Amino acid sequence: MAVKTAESRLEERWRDILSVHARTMCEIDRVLHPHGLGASDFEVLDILASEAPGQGDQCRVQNLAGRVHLSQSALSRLIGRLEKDGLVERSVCAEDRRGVYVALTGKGRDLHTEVLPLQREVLARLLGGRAAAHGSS
Amino acid sequence: MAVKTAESRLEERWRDILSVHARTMCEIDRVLHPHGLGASDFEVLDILASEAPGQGDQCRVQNLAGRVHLSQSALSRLIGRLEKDGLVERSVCAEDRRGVYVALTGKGRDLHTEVLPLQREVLARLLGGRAAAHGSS
DNA sequence: CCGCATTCATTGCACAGTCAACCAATGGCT
DNA sequence: AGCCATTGGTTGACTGTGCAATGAATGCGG
Repeated sequence: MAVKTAESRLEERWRDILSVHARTMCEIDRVLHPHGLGASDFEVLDILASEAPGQGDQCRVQNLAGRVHLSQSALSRLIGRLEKDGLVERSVCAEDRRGVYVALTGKGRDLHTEVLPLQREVLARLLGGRAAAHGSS
Repeated sequence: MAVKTAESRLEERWRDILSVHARTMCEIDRVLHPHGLGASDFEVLDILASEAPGQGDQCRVQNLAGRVHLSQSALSRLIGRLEKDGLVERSVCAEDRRGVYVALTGKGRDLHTEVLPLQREVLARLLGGRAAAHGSS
């Protein structure tokens, strides 16, 4: 029966992850949406903002791809949208001319500063006390 | 500094959830794909299979909607696909004629039995020992 | 009994994401 | 130097999902 319990525990844990992930993701999306952002958009903005506090916060696309759980194509389109909204700027990398640097604009930085507390609040509210709710609901 | 730590811990925990979720989800998808299923498909099949071991494993759509983290529309389409593949069957609920019962077919049950160990194996492999991998890689 | 608000499920539309194909640039090899 | 395999990023076609609107059935209130 110990084996059975372990198996059940695993499944239970998976369901829990699924649940927490869905709830939190959805809530972040909901909070960020009025500002024209989705959860993935914020994640990229956040990485860009924290990666290089200075003005040279240039980051190669492949570097980003490693940090967010998105395919290169999704990331490319996402950056395209962000660029269209004037939040980031693309520039060719001089060293590797097939590489592309992505940098936050002032507007992008402002928006990030504005929405960061909102995201943090959601995290605190939904992930706050408990490490892994394993019982009901 | 305690405050700062708590905030960092929250964010770290969130990133961890994101990471584990993405990895596991992706792996389940990859393992199930050869059998023509996605992770969501399996989840519905799994609920249907475990919900009523007898032959009357009928389950209303709204009942399913509460257990999987999908919108009603997504669920409806998903059931549509499953039905098209002959894995489940829809039947109108006699009591509430606006409700729909969903039931596993023999084929659906067989497939579930076939792929269940695969999903379990992934869970064991990726969620296996550690509650929350917090270090490298 | 008839209308009206509510609930269950499905469908139209838009959007984000993946996979595969593609172009551009680089680096090694002959 | 010229060629070929490899890497970096973008684009096309397709799939899956959510929101909002719709159709159908129920139940309540006049």
